[in-house]
Amino acid sequence: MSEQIRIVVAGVERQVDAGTTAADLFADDRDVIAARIDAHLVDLAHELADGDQIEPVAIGSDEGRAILRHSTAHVMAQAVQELFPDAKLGIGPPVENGFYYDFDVPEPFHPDDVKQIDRRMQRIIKEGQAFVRRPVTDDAAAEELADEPYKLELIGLKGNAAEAAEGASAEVGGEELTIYDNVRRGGEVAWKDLCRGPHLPSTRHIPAFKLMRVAGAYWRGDENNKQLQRIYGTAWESKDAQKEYLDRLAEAERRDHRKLGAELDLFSFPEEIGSGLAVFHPKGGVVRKTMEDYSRRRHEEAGYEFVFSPHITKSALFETSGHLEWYADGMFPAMHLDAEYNQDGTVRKPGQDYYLKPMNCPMHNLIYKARGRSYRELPLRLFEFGSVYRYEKSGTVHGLTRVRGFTQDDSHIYCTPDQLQDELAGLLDFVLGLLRDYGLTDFEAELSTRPDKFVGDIEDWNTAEAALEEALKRAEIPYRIGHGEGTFYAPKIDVHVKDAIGRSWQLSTLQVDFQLPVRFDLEYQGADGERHRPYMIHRALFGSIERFFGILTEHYAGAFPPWLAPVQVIGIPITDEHVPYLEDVASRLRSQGIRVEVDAGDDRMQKKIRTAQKQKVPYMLLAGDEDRAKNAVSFRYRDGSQNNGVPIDDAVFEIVSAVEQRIQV
RNA sequence: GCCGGCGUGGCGCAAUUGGCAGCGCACUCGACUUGUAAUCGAGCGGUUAGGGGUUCGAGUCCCCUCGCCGGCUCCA
Repeated sequence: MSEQIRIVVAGVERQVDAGTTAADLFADDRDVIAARIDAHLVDLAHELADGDQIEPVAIGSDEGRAILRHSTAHVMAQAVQELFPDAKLGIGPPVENGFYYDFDVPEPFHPDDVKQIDRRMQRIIKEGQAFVRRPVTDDAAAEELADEPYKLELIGLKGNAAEAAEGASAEVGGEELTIYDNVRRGGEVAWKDLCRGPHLPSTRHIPAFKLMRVAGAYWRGDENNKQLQRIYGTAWESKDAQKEYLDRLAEAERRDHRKLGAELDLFSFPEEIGSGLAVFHPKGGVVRKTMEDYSRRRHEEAGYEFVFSPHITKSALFETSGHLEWYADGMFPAMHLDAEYNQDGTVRKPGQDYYLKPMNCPMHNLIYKARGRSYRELPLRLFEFGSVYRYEKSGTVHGLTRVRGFTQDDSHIYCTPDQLQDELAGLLDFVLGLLRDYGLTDFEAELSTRPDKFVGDIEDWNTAEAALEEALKRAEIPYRIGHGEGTFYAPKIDVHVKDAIGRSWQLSTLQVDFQLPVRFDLEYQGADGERHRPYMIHRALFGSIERFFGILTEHYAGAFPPWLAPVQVIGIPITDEHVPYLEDVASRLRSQGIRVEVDAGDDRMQKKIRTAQKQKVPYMLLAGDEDRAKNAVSFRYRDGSQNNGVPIDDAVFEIVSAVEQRIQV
């Protein structure tokens, strides 16, 4: 009789033969591809020990998917090295929705190479190669991997995997070094890689994968290092799950604001103007103006005072603020004006440097400083739609979400230390309320606290961080704390918003700044007659109007709620004869402030409906003889549903109230 | 900024090994007058992103610039 061990399987105590593997336990469930023993994930081939607590890991679970994706990355790397023997391995971790592997290759991959790699992967998967774990000593690993310089570097960094590179823990993160051999049916080792594991039992267990794209990526994420070639892929527990993911990507593409911007004639980026500089067309202009008007109204109600400042300033202002010291790289270069030179080239008059402003706060500080301030005036809330210019690196501009010229809904609030707490809480409340009015309702906040390298008084930091956290508690939204993630001069709250298809966007920011009030020597006179330094809160709600516009466009997939829609109502006559009737309806709507058009063109009615549908107009009002006889119109909504023979009064009421209440239809 | 892929009427695309730049939509004009997603006909529109080169001949091959796309790095 063989020796027995006691183990707990999924909470049930069992007695099994020594030498039993996890695979033996879960043999009848093909979904199980690994096991968890205590907190550790192990291969199914792992031999169990007395006292182990074992849980199965299903391929469709988060952990299972990560294992699947990591194993698929190995298969890809094997395919690459078979096809490109000179390729050296970087790292190949699982990531959200997929995996990647980095390679150092003499020639970068061409998209066509990817197809070839894909085919080779199919072959490896069909072969059913087993992933076999093999512990090695550092020295043995170094010898085996002598041809893999990047792996050697990682071995040298073992134990500091986190510092080695994001993703590197997948290679060397374990307590001991291990190599995984890919073993063919006949026992021949087809390929091997330094890896912590665990892995699928065999390549056969990869149900669905797809290589997505190739890209350059710096070794260990440092732009001073060599750039490797990264191939991204995705892998899923089933063909259906993969299809669902690919459909999701297609849906995101369909909503892409850059595409919708052209289709709906909202905005464009004329080459003649320059990269990252947008123009808003009339349709986009209406949407933007409506967004801004509503924001202005709400700011007025909330006690903000409106200010205006120029787009350009002498350099001294940004020397005072410190921006030239810290962020000169991100600013458009100086315009050197008014210099005069003698014939021999020597300077007669030195001139001045002017800069486009990358931020509004210095200007607002000058407004604050324009005269002495009393504590009675505080909190002083200055608001401006301020246009700023930042020289974003050429590779980073992206549609409306990352541009070089944009307008911030920027506000700076000056308050006494006593007022800080209430001001922050009220502010957060205001911000979230306004975002909800634009149709965004799913929030998560992040509180970023003092970094290692900071300026100012530690007491101030503590006060501000506590006040920010208290504001979050009062707002009752979920938040997490980013320890040490604040900027060097201020702790902050960032509000992240989830859009209609679940993507998270960082929008609003609240910062408590102790640095600028000092740099600008801001003061107010207190009730005690003494001079005091105010706190300063930076706050942007949309962040950038352009970016917010892009996000809203994607959130609504271009089908803006009626209050924001560029054209809210379009009249479609059954025949030409009904145009005057619809014009009358239209002027009634127009008198109520509704943006309405009548399509009097010589297209057929069906064509006009198609056109309006593609333009995502919320309300189509059709009218023919039947409607006219009843003093009515017929609705067609964006979803294709209809409501026929509605009396004009009722129709006007329906539309006007939807706009007033800012509801989506 | 870095790596790779691209750039053909307003938009979406086609053009064999280098050999007459085409199609659909949009737009204009005309005919038609129809009850819920494309009526028919005619017409206008391109120095193939810009510049240079190779060639008898370049949308196609080479170089530079600009721009776009996907990543990386960055994002006060």
